[in-house]
Amino acid sequence: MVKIENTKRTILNLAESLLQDKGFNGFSYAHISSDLGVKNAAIHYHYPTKEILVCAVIERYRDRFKLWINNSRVKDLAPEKKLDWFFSIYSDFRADNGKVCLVGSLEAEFNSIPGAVQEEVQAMHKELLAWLQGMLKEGRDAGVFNFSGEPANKAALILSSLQGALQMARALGSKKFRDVIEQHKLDLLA
Amino acid sequence: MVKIENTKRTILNLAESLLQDKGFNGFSYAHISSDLGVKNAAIHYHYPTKEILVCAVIERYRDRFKLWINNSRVKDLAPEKKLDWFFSIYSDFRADNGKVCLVGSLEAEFNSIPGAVQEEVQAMHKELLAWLQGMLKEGRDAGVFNFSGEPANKAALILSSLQGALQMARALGSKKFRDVIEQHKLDLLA
DNA sequence: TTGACAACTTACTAACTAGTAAGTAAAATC
DNA sequence: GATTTTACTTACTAGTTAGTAAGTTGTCAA
Repeated sequence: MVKIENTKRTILNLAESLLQDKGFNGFSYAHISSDLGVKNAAIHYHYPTKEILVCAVIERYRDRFKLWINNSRVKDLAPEKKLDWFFSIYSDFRADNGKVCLVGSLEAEFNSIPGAVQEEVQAMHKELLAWLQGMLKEGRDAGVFNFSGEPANKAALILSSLQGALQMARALGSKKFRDVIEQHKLDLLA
Repeated sequence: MVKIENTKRTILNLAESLLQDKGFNGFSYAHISSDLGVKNAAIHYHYPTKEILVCAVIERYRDRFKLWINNSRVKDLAPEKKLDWFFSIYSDFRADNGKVCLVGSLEAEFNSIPGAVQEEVQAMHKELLAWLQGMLKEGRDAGVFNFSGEPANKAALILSSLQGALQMARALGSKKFRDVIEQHKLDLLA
């Protein structure tokens, strides 16, 4: 049966999209099932609880990110190009119906989501931060990036800003998002 | 009757607190009424709909912010101290049970909140940004702050980062938030 | 003293929520 | 060819949601 895997994957796609669009408390099994054209019990068959479903979404995203950063198409890039690649992830979210990042969406509602989801979000955020930190250090060592202080702190600043900028763009428009990206480049490459 | 105004104010306080804690879709009239020790219909008496209630919360916050920035205790501060004052707003949120800012909370759920609330959020975000931009320009003109590009863009970067950093701190702890503040100062005062 | 009004409570509704139990049809396995 | 398993559907539950209508009580003004 090919349809099984298609259905499971489509459920994850829809859940991911809804999370980035409406947030954890803003979407329901009914949204997914009507979009998919099945009954809500079918979603529960594949993912018994919302906690399990959202954890699966984040786990898939984490796997995807690990694959990306270990792929030579990203790994062998110059630091400057790595930065552009990372920014493009967020630009693509913005271009895709003004989505925000998973981490931002779930952390904004952190105190009203299940514990297992909180743990996944924590792990995901750490991984994003670790890669960004390594990239910034690599770039500064190579003389491409210019910033003071710890790469870890600069990474936290940039990541928090991208997260916030996607949210900001919802109220103030895409130009504000692009302005933030430009300012980061200006700060980093000065 | 003093109690009227007390009740109305307490409802706004609780709604504001719940918004910053659990988000728009994460709190209900039942939360407020049980905290206040009244029935949910009493909340509807003062604020007929959730849309009206949350708009009132934001309007009050906007008034408060306007009062602050026009008060000599803030207005007459040196740019460096104004920056510290602004950062302290966010540090205080973090210290208060890990709250996030209203703007961040509502923009993360932007596509699942009422239209009138969206408009209030937009107006509020513009006002925060405008003040921050003016302060940054003032500081650079006075030779205190150092940054390239437009003050508007640097303001967008800093504001988005503070918004994101409060969210980040929920998953990764308060130290990360402090690290971001430190990095902003390092970037700005270098 | 009466009447109006403010600030509620009681009691409800209709819609939606996550989640379940039991049944079904088709495909895969033995 | 019989049996098991997969991927569902039908039909439901218990809880929660925002919101309402009608009644109650205390305060105040005429």
